Amino acid sequence: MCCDFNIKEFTKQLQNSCTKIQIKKVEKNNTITTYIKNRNQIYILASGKADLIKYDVNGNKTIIETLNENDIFGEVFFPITSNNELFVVAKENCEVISFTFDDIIKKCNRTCKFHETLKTSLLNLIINKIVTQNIRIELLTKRSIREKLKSYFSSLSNNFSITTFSIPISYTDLADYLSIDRSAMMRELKALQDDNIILRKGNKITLKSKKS
Amino acid sequence: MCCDFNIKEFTKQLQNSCTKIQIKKVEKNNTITTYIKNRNQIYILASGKADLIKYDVNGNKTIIETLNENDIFGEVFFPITSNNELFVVAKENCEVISFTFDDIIKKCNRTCKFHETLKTSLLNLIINKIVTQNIRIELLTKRSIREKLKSYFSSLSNNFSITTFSIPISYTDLADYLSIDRSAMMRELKALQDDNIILRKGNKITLKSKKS
DNA sequence: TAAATTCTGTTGCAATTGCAACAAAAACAA
DNA sequence: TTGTTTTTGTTGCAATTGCAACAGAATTTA
Repeated sequence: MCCDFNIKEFTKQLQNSCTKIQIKKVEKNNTITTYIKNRNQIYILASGKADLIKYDVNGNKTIIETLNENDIFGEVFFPITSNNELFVVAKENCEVISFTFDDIIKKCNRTCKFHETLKTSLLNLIINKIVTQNIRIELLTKRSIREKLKSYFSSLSNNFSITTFSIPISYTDLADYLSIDRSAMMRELKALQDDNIILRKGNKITLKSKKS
Repeated sequence: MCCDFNIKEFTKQLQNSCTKIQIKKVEKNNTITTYIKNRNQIYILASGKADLIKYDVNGNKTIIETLNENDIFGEVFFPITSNNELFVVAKENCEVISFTFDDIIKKCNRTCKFHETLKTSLLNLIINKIVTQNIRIELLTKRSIREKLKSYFSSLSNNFSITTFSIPISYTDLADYLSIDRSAMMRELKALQDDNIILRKGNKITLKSKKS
């Protein structure tokens, strides 16, 4: 997928020249937004990292998505109900641009080039999101911790073309991402090493080649 | 999300008037397409039902997605590797329109209104896809069969506003969709009934109101 | 630099889940 | 209608997984 859209450059040029597209800076640990029904706001993370967090009726917290630069998020992507509240919280200082879905489909005025750029880029950004989601779904549908880990490692290794790599997130977060118990995951990591399938040093993993 | 795009009407008008957009009919049990790297083909199901199926290196089959009318699919949404092969198979007679991502971004010719319609509708269709995926991810991240079932029922009941409803797919397919063992699921369904949380008759479920 | 917090690593135990296997019911096809 | 295939329902058993609890390492904050 080719995408020559540079969100940082776009943001810099934009500043306040289009009233329909907002830019805001949010400091670490602050809330970027709360999802509100029918507002149809769309956000793009121009810089920083953030988490989309849910609290269910019992107050349990889940990280629904981890968001990085270029990631798109917002209410339009979620069925919002009264049973859950969705928040996006900055994990680092963030720069965020936002607009409503309806505004961006329409033209702002004849000279506003930002709308057109955004509309075309939006397709690319959204498609990337779907790809990311499909990878996650594939991992989640694996029936055992071992299979989940093997799939995850496989995707990190660009499907086995690289044999040694670092895990880009903490093991605590990885367990959340794969939706498994952390201690059970650590146990399985050791089992994978005992079975000579991987070699692990801290967050560095080496895949052992199989003789089939 | 409002979307006044009528895919059936669009398909009827289109016929063969735009060479960049193809229509084809596929009979039940036949393959609609095989995913091929770098082809970037996009498909929309105008009518019928289909499954996106994967065979892994060991020959195990998984249903990745179930596709219905208005659903969009194609290579752009998947990281295609040599480790797996993806097929879309018609479960009923289907009508499918297809085009490449690049073709649709560009204009075909000055009088071709289909490109513009499609480009705008595409955003809506894709956003709907993301919503569907997010629902699936939410279900899959639930840690127990009971929680998965409760979430699934909750989404079917429009978040508890309806208390009795039918399950639109077979229990066999539901187990696949939730990525759990079917017999374990049946066992848990009985447990939910024993605990007076649901009442089940065939594929009809009634949610019992909780006194909290 | 010290204190506090988060992350990693480990284990026993109990609960959940998957697997295998089978029979009955239902749906589909010839 | 009859035979075939798919789906539903059930159970015992074994394996996997989650939970709780803790200690040490690493990182962050004051």
